[in-house]
Amino acid sequence: MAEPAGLGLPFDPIARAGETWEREFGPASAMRVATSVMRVQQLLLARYDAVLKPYGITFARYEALVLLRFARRAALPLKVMGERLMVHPTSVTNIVDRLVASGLVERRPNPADGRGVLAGLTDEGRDVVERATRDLMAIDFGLHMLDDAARDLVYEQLRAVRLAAGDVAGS
Amino acid sequence: MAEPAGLGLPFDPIARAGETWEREFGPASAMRVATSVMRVQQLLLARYDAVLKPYGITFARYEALVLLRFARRAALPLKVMGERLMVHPTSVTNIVDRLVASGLVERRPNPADGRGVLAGLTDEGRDVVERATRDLMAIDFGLHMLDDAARDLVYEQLRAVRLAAGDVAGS
DNA sequence: CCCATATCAGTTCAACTGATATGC
DNA sequence: CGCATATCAGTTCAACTGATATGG
Repeated sequence: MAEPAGLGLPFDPIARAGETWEREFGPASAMRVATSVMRVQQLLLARYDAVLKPYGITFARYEALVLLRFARRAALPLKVMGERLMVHPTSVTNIVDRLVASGLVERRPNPADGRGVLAGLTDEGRDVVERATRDLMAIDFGLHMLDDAARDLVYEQLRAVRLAAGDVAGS
Repeated sequence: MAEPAGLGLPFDPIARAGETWEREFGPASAMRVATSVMRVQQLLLARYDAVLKPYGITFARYEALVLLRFARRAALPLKVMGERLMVHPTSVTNIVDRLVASGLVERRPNPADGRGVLAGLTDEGRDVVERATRDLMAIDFGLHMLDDAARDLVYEQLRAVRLAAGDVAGS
């Protein structure tokens, strides 16, 4: 799947829904943002998955690879990966399973905790992160239409949403 | 599932990743927005699904119900629903199947096209949309931390992303 | 006849629940 | 012992592909 269709609608469905919403239900500012976030996530994810397809990974797996790439020893306990990526423990196991099957990650015992398991980048894993990152940066993560000021502005507002929603404990 | 965990991380994982990204890969403004959109979508969707759970619907099904609620006869061809919601034809069939099973929607032949099928709101369907909408508006769609100006600003920037990504044909 | 609409069967993916083995 | 880490089995959900019935 490259583009999730949608090309060819002669009007903006969210703007249209917003107008009707105002008449029928009341203020539409929140609904417009909510719907926009859902749609933009869908559009961006489709683009990322298309870019990453040649490497045999999804965006979720790419995020896991980047996390490991940034870790001090290029390895992290699965527990920590789950916290940082905000995914369920069984989902971490699943994602790591697939990355191991692709040869991008290897499981190692955690020397600091006999219960734990470390996921570590393989050489091929590191290579894939670097190349996939170049490809994603080449398309500006699908955000070429926003200048730096607009990006920072959106980032800050979304950050406020994340903080209030519990993405981080303090402040 | 109420909250997708994440409570308790002593730092902001996206801000942290952004700093490392700048050192290792280069400009991080696009990556920060991309990651934020993914995370906020996840957080908001979890909240919405929790609010909608008592009604036995997901947010995807709620969106379909709203679309029908706004249609002139409270009914639309499945084809049109797929275009507006930007979902695959088989997904429309699936979503409508579930709404029919819950008694919120009914299938009718399309008088204007013998091939087509209309999905129409039932009385119970209309009732559920109204109540679910009240509940979602009561929590401000999880966006109470943004004032109206911030919401409109985010909406406009995300709109630029949608338009460039092909959410709408013209301009 | 070709094309459009919708469905069906089957796959992939990710999230979830509940139960379990192992080690702190 | 109770608790934490990770896995496994099985479910739900939504998106997809490819094939099919029916009608324009």
